[in-house]
Amino acid sequence: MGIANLAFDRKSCGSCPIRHRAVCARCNDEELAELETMKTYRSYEAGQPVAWAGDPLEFVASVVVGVATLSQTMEDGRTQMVGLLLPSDFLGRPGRDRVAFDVTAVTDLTLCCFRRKPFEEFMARTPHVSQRLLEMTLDELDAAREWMLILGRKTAREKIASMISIIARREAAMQKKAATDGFGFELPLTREAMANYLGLTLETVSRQISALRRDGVIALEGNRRVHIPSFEALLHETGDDSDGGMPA
Amino acid sequence: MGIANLAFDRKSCGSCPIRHRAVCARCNDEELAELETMKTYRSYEAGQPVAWAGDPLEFVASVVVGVATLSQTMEDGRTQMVGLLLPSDFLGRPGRDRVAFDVTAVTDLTLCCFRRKPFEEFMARTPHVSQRLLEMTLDELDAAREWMLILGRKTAREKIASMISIIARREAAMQKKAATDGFGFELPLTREAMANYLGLTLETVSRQISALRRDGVIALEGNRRVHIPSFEALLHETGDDSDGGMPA
DNA sequence: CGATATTTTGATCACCGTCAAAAACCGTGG
DNA sequence: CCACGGTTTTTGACGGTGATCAAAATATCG
Repeated sequence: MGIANLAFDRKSCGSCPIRHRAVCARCNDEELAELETMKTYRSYEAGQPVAWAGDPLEFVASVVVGVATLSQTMEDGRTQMVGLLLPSDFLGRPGRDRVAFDVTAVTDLTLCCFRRKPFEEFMARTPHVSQRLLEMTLDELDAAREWMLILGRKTAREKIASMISIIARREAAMQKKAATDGFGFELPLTREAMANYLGLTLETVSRQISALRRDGVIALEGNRRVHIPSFEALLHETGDDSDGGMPA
Repeated sequence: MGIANLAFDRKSCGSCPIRHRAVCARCNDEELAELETMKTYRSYEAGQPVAWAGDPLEFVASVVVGVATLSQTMEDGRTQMVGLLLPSDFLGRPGRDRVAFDVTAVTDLTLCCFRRKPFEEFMARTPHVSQRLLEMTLDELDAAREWMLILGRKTAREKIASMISIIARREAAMQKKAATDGFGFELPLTREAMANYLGLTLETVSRQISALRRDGVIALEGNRRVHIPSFEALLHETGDDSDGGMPA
C-alpha cells in the first residue's frame, strides 16, 4: 500500500492545501517563512500508529492530507474514539510533551510537523497564532460536547444517522459544496472504527447501516460510498431538532 | 432558599478566591484594575437557569462560588450534561454572542461577569489572557475526552465509580488536600443530575450507588455525603488502569 | 485465483431502561 | 416536637435494545 502522492509544493506554505484553515491561517509571509524553517512533513500508511498515549512527542502538527483518530483503550480492550482529525486539524498540545491519547492514521496521512520548542516560542511572540489555536480548540470542544450527547443518550440508529450526517457535512464543507440532496461521499472509517466512534459494537453498526439502507434513508455503493437521497430524512433519523438547526 | 453570603471583597480582585486559577490568573495589578471596570457579580439560586441554548449572552464569566452545568436536551426530553463548571471555570465563548448549551446553577452560584465587547478587546491586546484561556480550554477538552470514554464504553457501575472518583479528586484539589483514604465530601449533584452526567437513568444511578455501598466501596452519610474507605478499591471499580495512573 | 481481512447475518442473553410504588428526606407550620 | 406535604431516593418487576458468540458472505489485495 503506497503513500499518497502529494500534489503540493512541500517547500512553500503558499501552495499548501490547508493554508487558510489551519493554525497558520492568519500568518503573513514573514511568519510563514519562519514556520518553514521548523517544519517537516511526515507520512503514515492507513492503519499505522502515529503515537501511543503517554509517549513523548517531540512535535506538534497540522493534518495536511488524510484522517487520523484519537482514542483511549481500557485494560480489557474496550476502545473509545475521542477525536477525529481531518485536514487542517491540529495535533498535539503546546506546553505538554506527552500525548494523552493513542493517535492512529486511519487513511494514508500526511502531517506538517513543527518541532515543539521552536513552535512554542513562535506562538509566544505571535499572539494571533495562539488566538487561532484557541478558536480551533473551542470548536473542537463544541464538537466533543455534541458527541457526548450522541454517546450518552442516542439509540444505535440515531448514532449511525448522526455520524453519517456529521461526516457528510464536513465532507461537503471541505469541497465547498452545500450538502444537498443526492450528495455522495466516502466514509473514511471501517465499521470497527465507526463502532469505536459511537460506543457500539461493529455488529450493531453493520445492522443499523443495513436498516437505514433498507428504509431508503441512505444508499450504498460498495461498502464505503454513501449517497443521501434526502438530507431532511437523514436529519430526522438523528433525533436532533427537526428544523435542520444545528445544535451548536 | 437564600443566596450564599460571599466572604470576599467584591470590589477588589486581590481578595477573590479564584484569583490565581481563573482566566485572570496571570494579570498584573494594572490589568486587574481594568477588569474591575467591566465586571459585575451575578448570583443564582440552586436549580435556577443561567441561560438557555441559543439565547444571546451579553457577558462571559468566571465561576466564583458554586457549581453550574452545561447540558443539551433533545425534543423528547432526553438530557445529557456536557460540562460541569466549578469555581474558576470559564463560561462563554469570546467571539460568539449566543450560548450553545443550557446553563444551569445546580448549587447556589456566583459568577464574575465581564461585558463581552470590552472583555474581547481586552483579550485582543493582552495575549497572556488568551493564552491562559487556551490552557483552560485544552484542559476542558482533555476532560471531555475522558468523559467520552465513560459515556461510550463503561458499565453503569464503572460510570458511578468514575464520577465519584472524579468529584473526589476535584474536591480534594480545591481544598489542597491529597485524596487520601477516608476522604469525605459532598456530592454537588442530585441523582437525576448524576444520571444526566453519566448517560444513565436516575433509577440505575440509585441502584449502583446502593450496590457500591453494599460492597463497601463507598460509605454514605445521608444522601449527599460520601466517604471513600479505600481509593485503590474505588479506582479498581472505575475500570481504569489499575496503577492509579490517570489516563490523561 | 486464492488468502486474508472486512462485513453481514443469525441466535441468544444480559444489562439497563421503563413503569410503578414504597420509603426516606426536607422544609414548613401548627 | 411532631404532623404534614412535596420532593428526592430507593426498591421491585418486567421488557427491549444492543452485546456476545458464531458462522456465512463479501471485499480486497497479492
